[in-house]
Amino acid sequence: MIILKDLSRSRRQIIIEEAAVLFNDKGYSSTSMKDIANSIGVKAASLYNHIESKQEILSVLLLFIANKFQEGIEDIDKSSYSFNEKLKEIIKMHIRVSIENRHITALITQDWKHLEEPSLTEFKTIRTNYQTVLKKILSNGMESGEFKITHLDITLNVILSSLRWIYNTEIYDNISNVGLAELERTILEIVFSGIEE
Amino acid sequence: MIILKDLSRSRRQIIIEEAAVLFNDKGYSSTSMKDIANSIGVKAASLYNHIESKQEILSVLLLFIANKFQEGIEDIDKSSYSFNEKLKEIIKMHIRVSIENRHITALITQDWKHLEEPSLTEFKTIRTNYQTVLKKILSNGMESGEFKITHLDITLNVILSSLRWIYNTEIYDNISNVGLAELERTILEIVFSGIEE
DNA sequence: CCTACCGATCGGTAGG
DNA sequence: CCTACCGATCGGTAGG
Repeated sequence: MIILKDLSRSRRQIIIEEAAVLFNDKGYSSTSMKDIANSIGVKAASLYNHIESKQEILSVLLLFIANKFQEGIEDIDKSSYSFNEKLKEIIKMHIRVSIENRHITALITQDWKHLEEPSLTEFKTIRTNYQTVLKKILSNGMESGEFKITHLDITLNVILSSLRWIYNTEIYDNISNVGLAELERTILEIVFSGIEE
Repeated sequence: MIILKDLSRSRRQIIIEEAAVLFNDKGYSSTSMKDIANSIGVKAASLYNHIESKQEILSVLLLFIANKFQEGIEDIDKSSYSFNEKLKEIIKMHIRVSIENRHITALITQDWKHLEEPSLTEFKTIRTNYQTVLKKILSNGMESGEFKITHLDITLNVILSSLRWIYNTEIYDNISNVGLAELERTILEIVFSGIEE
């Protein structure tokens, strides 16, 4: 019973997930409530029986994915891995979560700007938190001699940015035949030892 | 005479450059013609004496920056550098053009989706071209033993993506004290030899 | 879940 | 460069 119920998405869930796909395609502002309604075969006014507003949909999506990343990094940070191993695990987690939630993760790059308060502050707090944990690991690993880093902020941004393409719909199709393990291995190789022979 | 004229931006240029800043802030769809007009102190209807449409502004901006990158990479590709040196020069050029045209470059990540035909096809053609040239250099450098690359497409995407943060307004302020030469050196170090000691 | 409808705002035009 | 105005579309509500 419970299993069956968990397997079937609620009307609300369907709306929110369809919205994520559309936001991903055209952006939050260019997606109308009518677009969302059309994609699930109802009239726009009917959506409001399940959600409060367009803004609520955006907020639910972005806080969900932000918390997902945050929980992932905290679990790894709590472990007894070396800094080197922690970074490896974080990158692998980041890749996995990105791929499993492609359409939602993509909203992190731009559509978060359309969040209104108090969700905007909440989202930014979680994001800052994530970067602070990662920065601390890089910094500690530098001091322990595991990493060679000349500029912490630049390195942080290069690493995070280098992962910000996996969930891209256009690109994903080109590499979807690669497999998760191989994708992880290839990216880790570049980040850890570069491409120069 | 000519010098003075070149130094003063035309009304049209002012509109287009102000629009780039606003598009960068809120996205193309959320920026109204009224927003653009307000930012330069006129009424929205007055803009149409200088530009054809909102869409024309977007098209001018994106084709300008796409051509800038394209010319940059072609000049380097024509040179007699090694593949290793070519890649270094391309990354440096990419960083320089990104920073010199911050607000316009940022549009490349998302707002190009709002281009209409025929500009959309033109933009995508130039972008594909750029990636093809870079991919060829990576491929040749791999065969010549200059690069160690296991997946061409993944490597291409990781490198390009790792540069896609420099023009970000939020981040830029944090690293604006670093200086261009040092920024280039740090990023090249990561891409070429990674962060592992 | 629908029809009917709301005020607000959109990009853009006419005409001076 | 402005005022005045256009039809279309927006997110959302009322009421059944």
